[in-house]
Amino acid sequence: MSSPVRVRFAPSPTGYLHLGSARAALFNWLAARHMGGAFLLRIEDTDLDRSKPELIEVIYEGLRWLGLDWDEEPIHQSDRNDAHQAAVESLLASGHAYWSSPVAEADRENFGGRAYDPADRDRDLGPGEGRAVRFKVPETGATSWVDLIRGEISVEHEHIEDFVIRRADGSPTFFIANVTDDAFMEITHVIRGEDLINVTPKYLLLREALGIEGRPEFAHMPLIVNEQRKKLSKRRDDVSLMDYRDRGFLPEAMVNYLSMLGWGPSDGVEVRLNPLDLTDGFPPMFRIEDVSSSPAFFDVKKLLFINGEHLRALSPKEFSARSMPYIEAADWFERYSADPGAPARLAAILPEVQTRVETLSEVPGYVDFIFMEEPEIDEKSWNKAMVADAAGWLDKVIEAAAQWPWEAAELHERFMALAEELGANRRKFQAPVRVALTGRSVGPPLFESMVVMGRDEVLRRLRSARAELGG
RNA sequence: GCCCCCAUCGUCCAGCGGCCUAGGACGCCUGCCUUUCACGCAGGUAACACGGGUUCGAAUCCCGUUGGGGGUGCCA
Repeated sequence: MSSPVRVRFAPSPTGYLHLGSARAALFNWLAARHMGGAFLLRIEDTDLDRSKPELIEVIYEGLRWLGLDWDEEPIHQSDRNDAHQAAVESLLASGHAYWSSPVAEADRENFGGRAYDPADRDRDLGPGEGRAVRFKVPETGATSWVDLIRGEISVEHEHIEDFVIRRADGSPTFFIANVTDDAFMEITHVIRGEDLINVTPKYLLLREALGIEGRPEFAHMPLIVNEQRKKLSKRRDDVSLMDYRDRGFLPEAMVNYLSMLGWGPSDGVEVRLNPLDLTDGFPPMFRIEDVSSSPAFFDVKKLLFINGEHLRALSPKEFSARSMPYIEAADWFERYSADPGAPARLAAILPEVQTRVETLSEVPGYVDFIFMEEPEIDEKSWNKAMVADAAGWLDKVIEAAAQWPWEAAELHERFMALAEELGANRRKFQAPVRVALTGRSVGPPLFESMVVMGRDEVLRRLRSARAELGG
């Protein structure tokens, strides 16, 4: 018989949710849901300075944004101090740990470069100024385990130092807290980053010394790396999950993409509108054993593609709703909100921008000309569009447009007929009008834009541009 | 230095001894569509790091080399 599957995500509150942590959370969640187990949270807030409630809230916010729901009440490691201390005491009592005096930097060479004196093992020092408790690592033998992702991994004990389990200030270290809490939470699968592979032997040694029955399964996920193939770093890379939200990425696209770093759906269908769906999403096929063992490059280009796919799949209403926060952040939003007709105009043009953006933050830039008093003229576009014939063309368009029925298909037809009549190239003919109205050479379809702006405004801008050309 | 991990197109994922003249996706390039830009559609480009084994047969197994990464804290 096997015990019910229980996995955990154990972040420490650092003030933001790291992309790598987010992926660790996601893979734990997927594994739990795939196996029908529980996905638990443990906040590793032993570092007192960082255990502020608002910093912990940041973690919950990130998980909620992604849609990763957790089971049971999260455990706060800071509440578990008594248990950690008891574990240290028990190791001390059983002879598995000992008090160790610090070795000054200058003296380390006398102890094989170590920051401690192995002879302390037999000194039976007891508590004292500056003394920490270290675990007595066996001198011979090796510890090994069969990693779900990597197969057998083995480390000789002679290569493991006597690590600290209780600092001189009395606080327990990560090692002892981690082992004690995993046992307490009855964790069956430890799924974490590859950077923690080398602490696993210590974990196992501690667990055994504490007399905890059995051991969990381990799965060490490959790291997410940058272009230089290095672990994502706070300094050089965009590692804050929520920054991606601010940059206009959808959470479902984020989840979709993150799932494919180190893993791929067995049916080959990469774009999943509901990646977390228990029946249509990734959970049914997510086997932790299938996760790749080599590092994966975080490729924003592919993320953009995935995000674009998700954006285009949204209903117009949904796309509009999701765009609003970005519209509200635009510097012309004041003008927008002062205009009662603005929402309707935005709604009319939004479907045209939906196929043109890859992130929501690009939306305002596509529709700004409609809501600004004057379009922001891009000089390059202007120079390219305002060819020799431009002034004459604009005169004709201004004259004709005053009579045209104000509907996109009609405008299209009349406009092209006019181009034909003047013997102008279709592409070149629309350019001056586009630049006059929008300020740029690229943007939403011209005629739809004209309808949204209204005839008066269109004529006003055309005349203004025409005047600018002089002659 | 020492320990551990990794190694298929530029990138992500397939491949788990014969189905591989290596497949899909992103990117890039070309064409079609077209009022711009996109979307869409149709093509193209591009990889088993190297050397030894094992085997009738290896991208797939083993060993080594090289290269990359992670860890070496009284951080987690």
